[in-house]
Parts: sequence; C-alpha cells; structure tokens
Amino acid sequence: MRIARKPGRPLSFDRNIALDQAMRLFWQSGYEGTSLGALTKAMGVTAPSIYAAFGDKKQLFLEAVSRYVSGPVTAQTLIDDAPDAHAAATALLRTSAIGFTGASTPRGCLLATSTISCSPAAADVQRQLAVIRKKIEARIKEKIADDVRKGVLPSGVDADALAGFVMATIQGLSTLARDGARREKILRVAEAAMAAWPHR
Amino acid sequence: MRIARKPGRPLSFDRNIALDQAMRLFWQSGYEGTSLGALTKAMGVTAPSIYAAFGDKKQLFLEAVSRYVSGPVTAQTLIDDAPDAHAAATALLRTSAIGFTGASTPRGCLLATSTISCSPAAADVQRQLAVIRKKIEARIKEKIADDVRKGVLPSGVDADALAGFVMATIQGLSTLARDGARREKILRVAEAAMAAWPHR
DNA sequence: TTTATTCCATAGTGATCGATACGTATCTTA
DNA sequence: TAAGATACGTATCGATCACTATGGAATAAA
Repeated sequence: MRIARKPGRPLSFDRNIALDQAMRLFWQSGYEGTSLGALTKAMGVTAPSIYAAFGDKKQLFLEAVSRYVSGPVTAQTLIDDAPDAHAAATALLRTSAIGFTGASTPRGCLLATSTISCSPAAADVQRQLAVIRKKIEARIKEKIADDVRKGVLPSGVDADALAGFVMATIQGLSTLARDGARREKILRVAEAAMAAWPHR
Repeated sequence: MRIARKPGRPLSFDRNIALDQAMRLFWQSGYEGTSLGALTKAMGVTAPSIYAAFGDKKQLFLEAVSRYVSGPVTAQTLIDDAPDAHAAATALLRTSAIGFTGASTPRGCLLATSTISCSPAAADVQRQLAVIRKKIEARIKEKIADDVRKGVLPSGVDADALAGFVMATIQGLSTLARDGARREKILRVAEAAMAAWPHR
C-alpha cells in the first residue's frame, strides 16, 4: 500500500515542533500576553502559514493546551492509575511540583496561568480552560467518593471540598513556582498540604 | 487657619472614586487585559486627565494595587492581630474566601490574578507583585517561627513549607473563585486545608 | 480686570495588534 | 510537459494599543 501524499507544495516546517514552540510561549506569557509576532519568531513560521496550519490565534492556543494536557503522563492517568485517592493526590501534587519547576520549560502551569486574567475579548477562552480544570477536579472528587464507598475514607469526608482543596493546592504551587520558589521547597509545600488528608 | 487651595481649575472628578473604579477593572481583567479605553470609560475621566492625575498606566495600576492591599483589614493586620499562627492562617483563609466571592466585586484576588501571566513588556510589574506576595509569605513564616519558639508548635515544623502552603492555598482559593465556585464551598475548602496544620 | 495657573476636551501620534490579499514557488497527477 | 493543488514570502489591512500636543475653560491671586 502506498503512502497517500497530498498534492501541492509540502509544508516547509514540522507542525508538531512549531506547535511545541507555541505551547512553550503561551506557557511563558499566557494567551493574550503572547503576540503573533512573538509566535512567528519562535515558531520560525510566517503569519500566513500559521493561519493556514492552525486557523487563528485562539485555535492555535487551544491546540497548544490540548497538547499540554495530552502528554504520556496526565492528570487523568495519574488519578486513574493510583490505588486510592490519597495516592492520586500525592502523585498529582508531586508531579505538579516537578513539572512546574522544569529547567527547560517555563515555570508554573500553563492551565493555571495562561488565562487567569484577560480582556473581555478572551472571556470564552478563559471559560474553556475553566471547564478543563473543573473536569480534573470532578475526576478527583470521584476518586475520593470511591474511597468513601470502599471504607478507605470515613463517611463524613467532604469529597467536594477535598477535591477543591487538591485543585487549589495545584494552582497555588503554580504561583509559587512562578514567583521563583525552588523545586525542593515546592515539594515540601506539597508534602505539608497532604497532611490535610483525612484518615480512617 | 485657612484651607490652602491650589490656584487653577479644580479637578472635575473625585480621585479616590476614579482610583476605585480602576482597581475594580484591573481586578476583573488584570493589568494588561485592562485597556486605557476601558479605564477612561469606567472612571469617567478622559485619557489626558488620567495621565495628569496618575502618571502612566503602570503607576495607576500600582496605585490601585496599593489601595487593594491597604484597606482596614489587610493580610498584615490579620496576621499581627492573631494570637498564634494557626489563628492567623485560619483568619487569612476565611477572609480570603469571603473577599474572593463578594457579590459586588470581581471574583478572586487582584494580587493573585492580575499579573500571573503577561507579555515580556510587563515583566517588571509582575516582579513587583511577586515581591508583595513574598512579603506576606515571609510574615506568615515569622508568625509560625514564633509559635515554634514558644512551644505552641513542635520544633520539627517546617515554617518555610507551612508558610508556602498557606500562600499556595490562598492563590488556589482565588482560582476556585474565578472558576465560579460558591463562597460556601470555598469556605469548606479553606477548612479542609487547615486540617494540614501541625499540632503539638 | 488682568495675569498666572491648572485642568478639560478634541483630536490626534507612532507602534503594535490579529489577520489577510496577492503573486510566486513547489509539489502530485495526468 | 501541462494542469491542478497547496504553501510560500512580501507587503500590507483596519483596529486598537498606550500616550500626548494643543487650545480653550475655570479657578486664585494681583
């Protein structure tokens, strides 16, 4: 079977690599803080090619976000693979602390920082990221509720508040990282946070 | 003694009221997300008058931030007035939960949201807000260290990590509020967080 | 009234924003 | 080699950005 090849002039850049550069820039400066001029420079692609390949700036950003949350290790997989909610929360916080302080990436969390505040024109983008955050929180809440049903956690546990607490801590770790805190300290903060976990 | 009155045409607007409107707008949309056009409309003051009264956009923003953190109830006073670190942290989190969900104010925390991500042009503003955040964290850390010295908290307590945890939680509550969580839930999250507090 | 001072309102400044029109180059297919 | 399709590079588009030059209006002091 032959490889189907589109007619016409081929792309002169690697779409994945260019998207990675865009993701990194959005991660660093946020959605509205990243200009198309900065994107063209970082991606090595002219504006018309970006628009042909990704649509407009909003679609490029959302695709970058999709790439950010679709790596081999995601919040989803961390939660699903953990034996219980405590292990899931610990893994989430530890992985966040590591991921927010990578030497070769921007500090903090793209999901937590890139549209926290923006002009009214970007309100819908802001809302879409909030939806993603809420889905993660809902998944944590389910995991906690599972533990309550199994008797791993006492029946009095407020799954809603505890899931919100885990999310809040992740967002907070992101800001600490943005403000320059070292990885080692953020890991200690995460550990201190897990002391809030209820026991049977 | 007579009231000294400047010569020349008097100001046609109330500087404090205008500053309040600016603060609210920055609180809502962040530093770079708030345009001067939006400010002139909300403040009811034309651009040249804003520049005459406040300098430039950066100075106006910093003055709005100064106003935000200089109310009758501030992080500083909450910490200083509390009998111990646990009470201080509880007061901080509860007050944050209330303040981030006011019906007549934007949601979340101006200090936590307005410059989390921004273009390289606003890097210095971003840094100045990070300094303010770090001062609050340092004050919390002192309060904790005091408790350790007094024996209120065990000597093994990591004051640095615990102070970072309180700050991280506040930032996280801000994002939860931004994402639409109700005040009642955020208060429960704050309560869940305080379960992490070490005891003697 | 005159003069000095200060502020307001109009109407812009150059720069940058996101996004695109247009003509040429490069590919597959026939 | 011709035809069709796709992407490239150049050179912009109108809108909006933060900001300001200029002249008239409103006040206090002389």
